[in-house]
Amino acid sequence: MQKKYLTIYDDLVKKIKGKEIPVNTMLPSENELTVQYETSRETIRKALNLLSQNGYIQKIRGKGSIVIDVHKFSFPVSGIVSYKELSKQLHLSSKTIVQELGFIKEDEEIGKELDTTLEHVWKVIRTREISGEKIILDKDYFNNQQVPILTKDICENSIYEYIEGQLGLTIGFAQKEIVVEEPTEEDRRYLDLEGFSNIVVIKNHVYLEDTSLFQYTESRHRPDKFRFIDFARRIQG
Amino acid sequence: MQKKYLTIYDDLVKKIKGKEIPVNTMLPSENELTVQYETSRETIRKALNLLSQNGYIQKIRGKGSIVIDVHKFSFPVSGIVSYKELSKQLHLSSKTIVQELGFIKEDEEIGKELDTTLEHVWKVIRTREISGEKIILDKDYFNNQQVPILTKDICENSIYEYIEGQLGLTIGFAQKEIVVEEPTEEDRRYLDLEGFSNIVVIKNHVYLEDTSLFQYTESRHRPDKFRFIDFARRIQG
DNA sequence: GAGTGGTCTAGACCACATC
DNA sequence: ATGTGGTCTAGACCACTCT
Repeated sequence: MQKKYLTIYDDLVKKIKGKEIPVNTMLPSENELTVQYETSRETIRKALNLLSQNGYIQKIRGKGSIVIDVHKFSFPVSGIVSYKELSKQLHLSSKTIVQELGFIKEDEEIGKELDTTLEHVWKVIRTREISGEKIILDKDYFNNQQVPILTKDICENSIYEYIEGQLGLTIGFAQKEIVVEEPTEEDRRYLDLEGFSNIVVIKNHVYLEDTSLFQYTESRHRPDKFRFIDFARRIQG
Repeated sequence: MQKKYLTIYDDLVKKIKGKEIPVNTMLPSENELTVQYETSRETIRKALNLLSQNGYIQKIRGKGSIVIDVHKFSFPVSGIVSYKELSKQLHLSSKTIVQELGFIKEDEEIGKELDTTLEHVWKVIRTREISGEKIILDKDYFNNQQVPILTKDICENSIYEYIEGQLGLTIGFAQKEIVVEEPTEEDRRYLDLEGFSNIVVIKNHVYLEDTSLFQYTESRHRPDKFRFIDFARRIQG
């Protein structure tokens, strides 16, 4: 049995995306929805809060909930966190080339950040090619206790689906940092940098549900193809 | 009377920041907190969900809520939306210089995006100087129906505090976009760009509670001083 | 005054972790 | 078996908007 508030959320998203409930119109009131879905008001409110957090509606006290259209903008690298979402976005018409796959050498700093008790840390370097140009350099580091096996084949498809699907690991939270750096020798070797003198770096720390650091990722983008969109709600109260 | 779940949230944040509840320790259980704060469990859960969303704790089913330390990293330009937060961050040891203040000319595109029925749209250009260098160029556009008066003095201090405090407007949500562009003539005139050939642009659309677009802001940063941090939780379920 | 969303309660059952 | 967080209920009162 699916969670009730999620089925209601999914149903409303479907109706909004299918224009059954058009942008700039009001949703039925919370009391009306409790009747339609035969549930309690708090459950309806959980569904509506999800819609609000994800940018589908704006709730207005005393009036109702209005459908907004922030979603008409695409979300290339948004405030994600599901691996499935991430992989969907990264694989939009892009070709992946595995450049390196193995364990890190002992002198690399990242080994200290990931769990210190382990002997080996996976290191994967991949380039993303979009319409014939190598635009993105992805460097992934995994704890090999949680990810025992990693093949070139897995890396060419989706590491994320493998981790969530095959390994069944659950992500707790992630912290992302965006900075601009000068290209390294490695960037110049693996990317079609042309004349660009800067590179946009997205550093991502991924933690498991038990709060242990599980993965560190650097996604290095050519600046002309980089775009980040973020949707934020006002602080509660 | 302050909302109960907010006072509980504030109290727990204070205790976490004051190390009274140290990082990597468990919070009291939800049932215990209902006794401590003399309230219902759902109210406690609202407070804990806020803590979780803001990166203070990680909830683990069957075990409890653990205090995490994502907040040890500073949040220079995070996924905020309160004007007070924004202004606090922007004014950290920075000097503000108002370069231009007036109404836009008719040919500027932004006039179409903001409400079309109005005759005038405020345009403010300011530079932020940090340790003697002009690093950030802020271009703000306001609807003059909601912001009738704007002086150089207000702009030099905090426009945001003026809007929330004096005008009493309530922000609904915001959409932020980050891209990298080549510097314009304006950038070169107002900023200490030295040799940099790229500029990081944060485009911000701010909407009021009634979903009308109220402000558009471009914050143009020299790439070497730019840093963006984002904290994200996993999708519910 | 009627209708809306925001907060709060007291209780219930469930899934999961631990011992 | 006990304790934890996750979901759900049925009802209450409040602040706000609109007519």
